[in-house]
Amino acid sequence: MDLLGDLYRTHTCGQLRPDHVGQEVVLLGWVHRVRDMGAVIFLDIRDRYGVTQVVTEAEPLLGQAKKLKTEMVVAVLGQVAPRSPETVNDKLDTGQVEVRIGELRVLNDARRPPFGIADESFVAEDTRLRYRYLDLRRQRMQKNLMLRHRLTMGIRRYFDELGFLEIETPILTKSTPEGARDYLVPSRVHPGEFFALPQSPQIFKQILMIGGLDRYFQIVKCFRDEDLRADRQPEFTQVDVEISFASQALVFSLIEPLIAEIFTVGGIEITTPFRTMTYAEAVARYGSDKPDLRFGMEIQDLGAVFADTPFGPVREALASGGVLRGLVVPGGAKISRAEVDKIVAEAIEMGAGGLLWARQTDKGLATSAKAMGEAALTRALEVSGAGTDGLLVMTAGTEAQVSKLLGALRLSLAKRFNLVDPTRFEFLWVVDFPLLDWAEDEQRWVAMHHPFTAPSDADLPRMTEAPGEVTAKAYDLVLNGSEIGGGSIRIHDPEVQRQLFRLLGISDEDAKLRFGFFIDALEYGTPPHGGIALGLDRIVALLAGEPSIRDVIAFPKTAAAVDLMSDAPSTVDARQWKELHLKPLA
RNA sequence: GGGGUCGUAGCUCAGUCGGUUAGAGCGCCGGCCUGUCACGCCGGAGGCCGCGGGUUCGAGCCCCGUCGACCCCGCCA
Repeated sequence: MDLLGDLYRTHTCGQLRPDHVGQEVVLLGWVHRVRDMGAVIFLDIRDRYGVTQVVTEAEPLLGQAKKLKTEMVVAVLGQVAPRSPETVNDKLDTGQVEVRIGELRVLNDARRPPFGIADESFVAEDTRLRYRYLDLRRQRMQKNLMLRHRLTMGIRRYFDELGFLEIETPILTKSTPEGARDYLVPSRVHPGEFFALPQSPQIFKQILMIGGLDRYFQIVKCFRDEDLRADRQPEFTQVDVEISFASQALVFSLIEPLIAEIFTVGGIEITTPFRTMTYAEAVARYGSDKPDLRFGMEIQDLGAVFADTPFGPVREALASGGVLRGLVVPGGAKISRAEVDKIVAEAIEMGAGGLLWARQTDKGLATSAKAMGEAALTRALEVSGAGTDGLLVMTAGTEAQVSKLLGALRLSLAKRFNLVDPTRFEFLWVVDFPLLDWAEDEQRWVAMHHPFTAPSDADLPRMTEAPGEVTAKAYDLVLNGSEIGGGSIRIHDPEVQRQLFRLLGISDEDAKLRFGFFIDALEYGTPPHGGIALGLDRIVALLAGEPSIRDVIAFPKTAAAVDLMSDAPSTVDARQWKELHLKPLA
């Protein structure tokens, strides 16, 4: 092994061009590939900037080069030479030149990697995560992390130019039992007391507004101890924003150009302003509060068509205040009967009582529900736009059940029949969320967004007598069926805040204990304010074309919330337990 | 907590109806090769078939349990 000494690279492995021909250069990097031809040997040297071919045919360099293995770390000193036209490699940025080795230093040996770095073929994710340091060398992860960097730089530049301040908020903070489960950190100094890691810097950013900081943003880690998904990690990054004297329209007008800029950096041109849809409309038409607008298949209410249907299950559902709704699978008139049965089976698996269907065939109307009457079904096919081409599927039940089911079915059918155009980026503001949601298990109201969200001005007077009907000044930013941001105009009137806590079943006394400092702060001249938080990981993943945010996070956790590389979480020794005044239950 | 998919060589996978010696490609090791660039050619090594139990004359294959990865539901103010 050789010493690096004072050697520094003169160029990166992605830098050399015909202009450099004749120069003496130093490249430092990893052995990417070795092509040993006997009396001549080619090495590809790699760093994060690219790959450069180096070559030698003279002893003793030839002998030294033959001992190199992939992923060893080397220094190559040599002269840049042109390649003859027939040996130019168009696939490499540096492919018009090569370096003729003058001196070769081996800076470090490398064990054989468990998977190839040079070949980008599929490797199981657990293997990638266990050897993340090797996975990070691969082009896919390097590309994703470089994109992520460019986006965060763009975000900081954007906010800076508009006078926003990036201000850090505490990671060790106070547990506020509303919302997601907290990650807790026991206090050594205060036996039996705990810090919580922030689910978001919500209260702090509002206090920054009270503190007169006016325009705040932060690219910040948030922590939620809930189960994971492809787009959910226990620690994730938000672009957190708060603005004083803000209306919803103002927030939108500041965020839309930001999103446009982010996407430009990501290589996608988008148009603003974005569409807007109320929560109620989104749920009715798409069965979701984050509809994917890259395809149609809207949910349609067909209750009127079957108002006096003799078919029992539907008649009963309608009579008891329920609905009959359906959607049309385009081209579904031509799919096989077996395929139709699969759709029905899938709907039932999703929890539908049943799925009715109808379509026109060469032999006339075909349906799973003859009892609903040929005339009515034919009309339903017309009204729904199924015509002779589509397959109409329908289900009855309570509005909530039916929306949810058809929303899920819509997504799965679109996927199954390849109706989603992956090149489209369909943004949508979902607005007018309900302020509150009835938690059946707890038998109380819970905040749909969070307990600091302002009710709409019009509904404010009805907050106590009809809490379930009050809409909030809350909004989500949706892209292609994914929630990439959410925010609200906040309550700035301490009396309204107290009123809301009461509605949530939090007594004045309790509120004082949990949020007392915050309510106090509200009393001292709080400017009206509002903001938003964007899911950075999700945005990067969408732009990178990655199905999971794990692929845009350097060190993510598995679905079981474990870090396979470091093996966290882990046990700690008895002394640590004791210092923290903790004892195992078992 | 529930449902689903997967687990075979270092990696990615195949393995028929349960049948006797478990395969391929890549990688790895050895040899040859003066213009390769996914170099090529010749040869070779490499297996707790995730783990535990069961059924069977016989299990990679069937059954039960368990562990792990992934996807979904619940959960995620």
